[in-house]
Amino acid sequence: MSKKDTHKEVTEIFTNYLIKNNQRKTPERYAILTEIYENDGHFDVESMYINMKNKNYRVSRATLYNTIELLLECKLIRKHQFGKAQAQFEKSFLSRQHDHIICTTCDKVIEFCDPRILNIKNSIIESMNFQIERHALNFYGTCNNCQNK
Amino acid sequence: MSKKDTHKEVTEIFTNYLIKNNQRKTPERYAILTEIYENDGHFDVESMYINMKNKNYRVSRATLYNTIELLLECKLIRKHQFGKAQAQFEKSFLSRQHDHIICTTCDKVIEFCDPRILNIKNSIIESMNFQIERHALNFYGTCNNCQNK
DNA sequence: ATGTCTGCAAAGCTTTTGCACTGAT
DNA sequence: ATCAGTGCAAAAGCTTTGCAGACAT
Repeated sequence: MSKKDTHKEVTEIFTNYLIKNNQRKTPERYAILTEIYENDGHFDVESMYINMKNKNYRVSRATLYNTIELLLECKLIRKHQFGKAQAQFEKSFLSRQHDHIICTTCDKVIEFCDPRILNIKNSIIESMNFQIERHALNFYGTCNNCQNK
Repeated sequence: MSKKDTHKEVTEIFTNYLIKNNQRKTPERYAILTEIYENDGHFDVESMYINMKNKNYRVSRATLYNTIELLLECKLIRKHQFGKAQAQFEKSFLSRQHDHIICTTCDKVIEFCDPRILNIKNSIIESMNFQIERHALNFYGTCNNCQNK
C-alpha cells in the first residue's frame, strides 16, 4: 500500500474514532496524525514538537500529548519505554506486532518478529488465569556498528 | 539460605566492589543495602525514601540514587521500567533471571521463568550479529483478582 | 451560541546537580 | 588533614494541568 493510501485509511480510522467518542475533528489532531504517518521509525514527543515548530506549525506540547493519547486509544500508534523515562512511539497501522532490539550505545532500535513468543504467552494465560493484553520483549546490547568502536 | 546469611554475603560482595573501585564504605550505603535486602518484591526510590525517613533514618534522595547506581553496577539489584516513568528495582542476588507479568489495574508484578526465551535470544545473536547483554519480557494485562471487579 | 479544544505558562513528578559541610581514609 | 560522600535545596527533564481565548459543532 502506498504512503498516500495508508494516510487516507488511517485518517478514516481516526475520524471514525473521533465521531464515535464525541471528540472534535480539529485541524491540529489531523496535522499530528499526518506528521506521524509521513515519517518512519520511532519518535518521542519532544522531537516531534521541535519538528512541527520548525515547519512553522503552531502546536503545543499539551495538544501533542493529548492527541497521542487519542491515537493510542484507537491503536494507530504504540507506546514504548526502552529503559528510559522518555517514552517512544511508533505508528502501528499495518505493522505486525513485533519486538525490539535496542543498542544501548547508539540508541538504535531494530524490530524483529518471533512467533515463539506466542507460545510463552499462551502458557501463561493457561497456567495463571491472567488476561494478557499486550507484551513487550526488548533485548538490550551492542549493535554490529558499535562493537567496532 | 537464611535472610541473615544472604545479608552477610551481599554485604561482602558490596564491600569488595567498593574497595575495588576506590569508593568509601559509608554507613549510608550499607543502610540502603540492608533496607533493600530486608524487604521483598519490587520497590521504587520514592517509597524507599519515605520508608527510611519513617524509621528516622537521615538519608537524602541524592544518596539513594547514587547508591542504587553502585548496586546496579555490582549487580546486587536490577532496574525495571514497567511502562511508567518511575523506575522499579528488585534485589538480584540468588534470584534467577526471570520476567514479569504486570497487572495494569492494580500494578501487581508477578515473576515467571520460561526457558524458551533463551532460544529466541540465541536466534537473534546468530542472525543479527548483535551482542545481547540483557532482555526484558513483560506481559501486561489484568490479574485474576482485578478481573472480578 | 455553546462548550470543547487549543496554546501558553505554570505546576507536578522523578531524577540530577551544586554547594557547603561531614566524616572515611 | 584531605577530599569523596552527604544532606539539602534548587534545577532539569518529561508530562500534566489551569486558564483564557479560539473554533468545531
